[in-house]
Amino acid sequence: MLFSTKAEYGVRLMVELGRQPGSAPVSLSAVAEAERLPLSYLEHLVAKLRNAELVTSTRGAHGGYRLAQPAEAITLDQVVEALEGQIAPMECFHETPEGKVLCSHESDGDRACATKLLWTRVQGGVTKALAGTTLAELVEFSGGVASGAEKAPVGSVA
Amino acid sequence: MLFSTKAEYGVRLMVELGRQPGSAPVSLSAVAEAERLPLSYLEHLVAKLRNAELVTSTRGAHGGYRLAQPAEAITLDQVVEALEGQIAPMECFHETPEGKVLCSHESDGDRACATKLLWTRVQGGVTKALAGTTLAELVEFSGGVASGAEKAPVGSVA
DNA sequence: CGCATAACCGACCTCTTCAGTAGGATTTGA
DNA sequence: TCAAATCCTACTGAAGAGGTCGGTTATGCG
Repeated sequence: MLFSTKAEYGVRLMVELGRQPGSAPVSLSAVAEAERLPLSYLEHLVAKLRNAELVTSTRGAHGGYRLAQPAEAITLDQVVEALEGQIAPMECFHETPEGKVLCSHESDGDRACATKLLWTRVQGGVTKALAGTTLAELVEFSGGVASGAEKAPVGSVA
Repeated sequence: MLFSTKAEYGVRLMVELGRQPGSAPVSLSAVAEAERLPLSYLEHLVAKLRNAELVTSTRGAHGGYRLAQPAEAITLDQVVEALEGQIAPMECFHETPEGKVLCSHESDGDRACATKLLWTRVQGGVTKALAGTTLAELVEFSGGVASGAEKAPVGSVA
């Protein structure tokens, strides 16, 4: 498996926030119920998203979470990276701020690191897929923004 | 990390086999020494490659491993899949023999699985990168086939 | 005020996988 | 017959996945 459920759950959480029509914050428990995910686990995930400044929170009663930016401006590489950590195909594979690729084995032998070419291509493929997808697309794909006027948003208590 | 060292080591092993000029089998200990990898761990990995019919083995003294096909005919998706198991971005993500994508959550709610679009794209990116790379390319990248007449192939005992 | 509702935080727990080791059995060429 | 090799199974220590639990702080509302 390339990614763990951290990415899965976290992305679903973001989509759920993106589905909200108004600007009212959504409580985590509402998201947990809508997506049938464990609340206390979501707390850990949303903390990562908050640290990455992808969501903002308001505490207290009627508090909750909101997207920090419009869904159109959020690309999924930001989201997945916040949840899973730096996305590299392999342990030895690091990217410097300038975009240069480093490989720990680089100087460990007489010739070039045989796998570098491969992992560079894989890295490119994944990054392109993630960076080329916006949260808005996923919201749309999952049924679009909730109209906000039908029965009630996700959080309607049973 | 997308892949573990199983893929890393296994690919290097394959490259090492691909670097051999003749058709003589290469012993694992020679590969282990050349790549500075633990022999007993390589044994596990090469077993997977053998099961996938990517390498053939000859037992006994002066035995070893050979590529089952020319390096040009081996694509890296075969190799990585043999080592890491089926390549899917997410646990819930399965591909049927006919190439149809299944998602375990598909019927778990009222609307389409929000993340399916994303993981499909990621899957595509990775598969394309892996299937579009041949072992021969990596061999070439890593310095090409050992001339077979210079000092001695990888296995020269110190 | 006081309470319910929320975000926040850290410790803990169980299970699986990773990465590697160990020990042996079997096959084969010299 | 010996050494070199593949082959096979079992084990282990460390780390991460996927949660759970208990408690603290902040806040709107009656």
